[in-house]
Amino acid sequence: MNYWLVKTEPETYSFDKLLSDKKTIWDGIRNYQARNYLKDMKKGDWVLVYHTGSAKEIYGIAKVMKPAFPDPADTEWFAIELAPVQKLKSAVPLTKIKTDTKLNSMVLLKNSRLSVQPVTTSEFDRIIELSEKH
DNA sequence: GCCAACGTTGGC
DNA sequence: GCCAACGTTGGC
Repeated sequence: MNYWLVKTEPETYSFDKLLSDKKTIWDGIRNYQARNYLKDMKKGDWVLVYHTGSAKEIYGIAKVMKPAFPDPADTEWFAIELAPVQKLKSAVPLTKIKTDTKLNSMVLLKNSRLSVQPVTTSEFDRIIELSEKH
């Protein structure tokens, strides 16, 4: 089981929208590095959902329902199907991630433009730990 | 709204 | 194959 992080602009597609939709096709990825990570996703992998823009926080957890398949809009690229697992009890803001010694080597900070990225088990566990505090 | 940090495109 | 110009992302 692997862990990932995907970014979304909440004004465009938020985690709350995913909760109400029950599942969604995560498509439109047009970056080769991101595409390669998409193709590595397996059914059942967990995916942190990060809100960009004014939010800048990890907001919820989703899981991979269908591994990579050709993006219907452009079959050169790939898409996956995601379903919500749960909204984090409290979102973990970027500012917290930057200052947390267990999180400050996350790809999120090192490669801020990458929209699909791997997360280590210890990073994932730490995010969950922080989200349970108030 | 600005711009740094990328990624892509296309002329050479 | 190099790299200047351009486009995009996303934090500030």
